[in-house]
Amino acid sequence: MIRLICQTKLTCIIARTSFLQCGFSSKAVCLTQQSRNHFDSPALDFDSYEYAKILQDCIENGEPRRGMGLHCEILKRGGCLDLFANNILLNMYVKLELLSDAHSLFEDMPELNTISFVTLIQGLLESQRFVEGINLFVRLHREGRELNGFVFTTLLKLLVRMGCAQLGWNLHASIYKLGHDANAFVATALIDAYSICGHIDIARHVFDSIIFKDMVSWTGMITCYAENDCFEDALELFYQMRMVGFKPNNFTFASVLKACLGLEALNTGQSIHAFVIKSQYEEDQFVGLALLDLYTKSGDIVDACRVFEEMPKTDVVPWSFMIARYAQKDQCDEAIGLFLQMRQALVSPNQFTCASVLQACATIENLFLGKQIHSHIIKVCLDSNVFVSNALMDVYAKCGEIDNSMKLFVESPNINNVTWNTMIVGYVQLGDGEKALTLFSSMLRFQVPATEVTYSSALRACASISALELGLQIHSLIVKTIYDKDIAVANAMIDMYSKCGGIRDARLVFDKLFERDEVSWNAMISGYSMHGLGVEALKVFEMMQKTRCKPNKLTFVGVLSACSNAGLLEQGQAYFNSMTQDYSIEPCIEHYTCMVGLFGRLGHLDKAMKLIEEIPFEPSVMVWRALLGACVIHNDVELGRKAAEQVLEMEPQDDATHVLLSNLYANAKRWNNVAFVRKSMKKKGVKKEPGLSWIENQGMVHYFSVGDNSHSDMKLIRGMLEWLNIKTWKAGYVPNCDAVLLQVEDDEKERLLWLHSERLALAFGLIRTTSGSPIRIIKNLRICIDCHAAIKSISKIVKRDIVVRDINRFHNFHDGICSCGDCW
DNA sequence: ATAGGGTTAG
Repeated sequence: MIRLICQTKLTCIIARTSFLQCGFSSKAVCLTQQSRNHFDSPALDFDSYEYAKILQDCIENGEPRRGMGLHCEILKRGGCLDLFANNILLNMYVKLELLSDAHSLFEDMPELNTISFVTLIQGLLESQRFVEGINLFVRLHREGRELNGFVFTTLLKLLVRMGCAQLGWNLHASIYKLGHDANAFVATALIDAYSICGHIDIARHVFDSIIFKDMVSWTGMITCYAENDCFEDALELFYQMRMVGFKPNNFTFASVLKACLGLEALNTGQSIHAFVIKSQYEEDQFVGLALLDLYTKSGDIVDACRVFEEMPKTDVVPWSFMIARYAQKDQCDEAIGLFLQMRQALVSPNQFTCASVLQACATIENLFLGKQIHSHIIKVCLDSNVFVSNALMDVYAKCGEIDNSMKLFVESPNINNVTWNTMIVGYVQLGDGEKALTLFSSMLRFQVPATEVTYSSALRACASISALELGLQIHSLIVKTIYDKDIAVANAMIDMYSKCGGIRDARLVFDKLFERDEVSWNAMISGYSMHGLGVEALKVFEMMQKTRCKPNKLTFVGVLSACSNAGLLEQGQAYFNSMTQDYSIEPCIEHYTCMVGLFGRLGHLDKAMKLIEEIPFEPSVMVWRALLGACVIHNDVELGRKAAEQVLEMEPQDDATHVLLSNLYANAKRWNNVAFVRKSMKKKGVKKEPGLSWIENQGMVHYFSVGDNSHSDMKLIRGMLEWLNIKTWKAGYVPNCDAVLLQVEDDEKERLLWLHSERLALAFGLIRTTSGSPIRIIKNLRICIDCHAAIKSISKIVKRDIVVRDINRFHNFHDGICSCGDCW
């Protein structure tokens, strides 16, 4: 250490020069101040170069305040810095992001050069003040300053950051003319601009013209290939780069790993991983994320977890990444667990973390955690983020609190088309097709761009309320968009047409499909099944087996229900066995339910009961309800009562079961039992869901309930019913008064039968539609047995096709016959 | 002597 026993000014200057050279600028300043006090001589002031050195030192040591203090002192002393020192000072302000200071210094500088301009442009670029940056370049150009490579690299970066990478093309000619294209820095910036525009070949041309390629330019070209899906080229170039002797860095590794992911080359990725470890980049965040991306997308969760464990986790990004991946892969418990771990590690979640963990909450319907996160979101003001608020709406919708979703939807400051979709999907899943369609039409009115999600959900809504006319309108909208070719939309369309009674149109859409996935096949099979067209359903299933699409659980639900709805016993049994033997699909409760229904409706109640006993797990209400339905058809009171007891033990409030049981007793004329069931319903507070039938006419839906007087056309409807009563009676139809479960006189029962909701809807349809056209009615419950008989007769009398969709399936009445074959 | 190039999650 040199101590301050300064005898002369000369020794002082020598000492501080040594300090400066060794990087101890603060000591040099200190020494100077002391000696200045001692000798009181201006000769001891720093010169411009020395000031520059000190400022540089301040920047490098991260001591901005000292640098600023020095600048103040220089100004106070009336000192003057030269261009070189001023440029360093300018750079200091830029690095400190003190743009206004940098700007005023720039304007005050007596002399400027290209370096001054480039430095300030760089500062403007970093603080997103792009237009000012461009203006400064224009000034530089106009003043005829030197256009060196630095100018072009900075300018190219500016354009890329502005999102105007394609303008880089305009600079290329000047760059070429001035010979800067051989410069690795300029060329790499050009490669990046071309990469963003997808001009891979030009980028490669630029790369090839670099005389001295460095590691960054190799990496830039590799990244260009990786970003533009030329994964093989990326790996090939990586290989060449190593041959030439360059060591990859973290950027290189990140891009090469992306290429491995693109090629689904897990093995290559693993060897790159080993290379990463050898090069000691395993703690780098970008490399780590690329590895996580590769492993999670390849389904290698063990290696993904290992990489994650090794990564430094002070930053929110790796946490968010893993939580998002878990949530996307429906591993919601893992996502939530990781979120809790992250909180324990005192890392605070950002908008991405919140959106992902909320997605997980929505999937597993964890409203409790969802609400906790909601309050956190409000606390940290993330609720204005559209991704976060969309995810929140989804949580409330999936957890059955759609009113809360609606509240958020109305109040959110930022919404987009995904927000609309979330709400529409929410209502569709809740079964409220009308609300979903109302939202859909508002969305169109507000000109919010619809997506495949919008269209498929709107079609699902139509399917749920059987709104064929609306469905047709939406179809014609879709034809005008690019979503015409979307498979999910087409599948929803197949479903819509079949659920709205247009099974032929469903088939038409199905036949026109360019490619079909499992969902398409399943939709077509269940469509035929609903219409009782079992043979057609099985034909489609046979077709499916000839394709690469593998039948899944749902396919067999469709196939077996088709057999059940069409009463195809042998085929049903064969497919049930084949499912386990040939496809290794374990039968689940839905499959058993179909089989019980199949045995049951054909009168093999013993076989149905035997199958139930063979179920290797606890049979659900669905199975027992199917058995009960069969017992009602075949008047097996004892077994029916047993089935009903099972259902009511699990779901004491189930109204449909009470009604079926009461029907069963009424068929057997056991009025005491009927009364008992009624009484117990009253005691338990069980209310029969009111029967409702509806019919669509000229875009309007008309609803009818039993004995409904409210419709404006009621006089005409009454007249029509009176006429039908006489006509059907003459045609041999005898009212089945057992279908009326009240203990009243038969005259009264007959009168009540003619007021059933499906008949009111039918009469309205006959009045308001052109003769000969088909009539479509939807009912929210099972069609009544007597209405079924009456409508068969009516279809012959009025020579009309009448389609009734009840809760289970379609009944297609034509010339006195129903497609269900009287078994449903 | 002072200015410049390439990546991240929903």
